[in-house]
Amino acid sequence: MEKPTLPKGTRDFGPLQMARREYIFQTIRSVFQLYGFQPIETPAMENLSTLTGKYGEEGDQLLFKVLNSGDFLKDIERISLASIDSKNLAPQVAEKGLRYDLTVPFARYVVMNRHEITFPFKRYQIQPVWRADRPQKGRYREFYQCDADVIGTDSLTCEAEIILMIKAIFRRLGITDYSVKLNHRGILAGLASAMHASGKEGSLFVAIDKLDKIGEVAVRAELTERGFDTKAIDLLFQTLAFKGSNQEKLDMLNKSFADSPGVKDVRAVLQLLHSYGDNEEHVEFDISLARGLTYYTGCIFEVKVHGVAIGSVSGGGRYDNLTAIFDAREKSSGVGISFGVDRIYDVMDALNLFPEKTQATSDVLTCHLDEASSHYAMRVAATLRNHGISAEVYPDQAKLKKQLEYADKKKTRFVVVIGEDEMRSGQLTVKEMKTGTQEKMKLDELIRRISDQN
RNA sequence: GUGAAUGUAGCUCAGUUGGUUAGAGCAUCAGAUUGUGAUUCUGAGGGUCGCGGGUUCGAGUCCCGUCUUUCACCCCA
Repeated sequence: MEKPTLPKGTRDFGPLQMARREYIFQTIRSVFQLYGFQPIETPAMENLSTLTGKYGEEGDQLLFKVLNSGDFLKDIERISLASIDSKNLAPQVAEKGLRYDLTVPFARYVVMNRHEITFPFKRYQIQPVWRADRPQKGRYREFYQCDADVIGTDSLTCEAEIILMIKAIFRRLGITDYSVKLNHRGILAGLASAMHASGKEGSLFVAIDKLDKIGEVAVRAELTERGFDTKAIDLLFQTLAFKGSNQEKLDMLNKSFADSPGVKDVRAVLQLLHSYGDNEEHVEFDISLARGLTYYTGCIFEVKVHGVAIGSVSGGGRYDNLTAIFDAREKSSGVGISFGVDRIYDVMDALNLFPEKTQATSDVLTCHLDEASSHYAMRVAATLRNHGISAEVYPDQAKLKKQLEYADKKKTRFVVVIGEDEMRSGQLTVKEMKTGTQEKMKLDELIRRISDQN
């Protein structure tokens, strides 16, 4: 028999990892709820027609397609099979695909359920997504996203609240050294038009986005190769090279490009932050932030944790036309943020930020020495459970040594040893595993002590 | 999708120019200790050297293919 393996880029999660993942999920979920977002879920599979064309050419290639059920070649002319290539065959044999993100299914959901939705609609969604990417560090083929989106309002308070949520989540997770990068597609568009590059925004944005990774020289080379003239490139770097506070950058842009809507929006978002009693700590207006996803139209965000070599752990932005793709009459503006749990996990692991208590376990193991005491142990465990204390009975007749080893490995807090003496006197032998101290006490006393600590 | 590296016990890794029966630490199991874990001592089990083919008298070692993982590109959480 061959050893079983996992599909490339997928992973199992053991109890320790799950405890830590749950900790992240809970933290994010509680903050989302604190800001009035409501949960929804959508299917793992969508119709391919829903997914294709929403993420750019590259994105389409990364979609996992699901082979049609039954005889999927039935309706294809056999003659054409000989000449057809896989690119043209795919849409004929696969009409479903695994979701690539949570935003597009959400837009689909909004269009399909608009009569039941109260706008502005604030939803959050925590589910896995799949991308047929080549895996590497911090990049998986199956990973969880935690999205919060507001749809049906173009108020910039949403942008401000998104930043507040990011800060709240990272504060609760204990991540302190990070920055929320903020930019606006309108500013990038203004830059593009100043460079006389309208129509070539795509390649321009992609090149700009790489600036902090490959450096100015390489970006210049790439832009030259893509047909931008030196004068335009100089103008670009003159703008990007500007160092200063968020305000100073905005003022600089104002002088160079007049008061564009993008600049106004960013200024307003930053001001709103102060209206909420918060500040611009961790928030960095970054003109070089571009982001690839094609559907963004307004503010865009990205979160980078410093000191860890991993991509962005969170990203999002405003999209004005996403629902219109599914229904032309539907023109609701939306804005959202997505947290990548798997990358946040990697970051926290690398920075050693997981609290010790995330290991889930039981409070008490009742150990027994023979048949009679095992029944007594069951009653003890049942009583403890009735008081909300998690308790286990060691299932087999085994040496005490073995039972204690089990408790040790599971990091059980207390062990109750039950033998003839304990049954006769009702004085249970209670051992605290961490300290190794042991004392005799009645069950009531044990319940009181643990309840006090919990 | 393009280019490169990697794979030896459950884990981390040794293994010389191709040469006898592939090793270590940790982990596991058993005993020392028939009512006491995490510390100590003794012993034991555990391998298709990723998989398939080739070269050779002989391959963990060299060659080809393939899969996995990792890295860079592309893109992204």
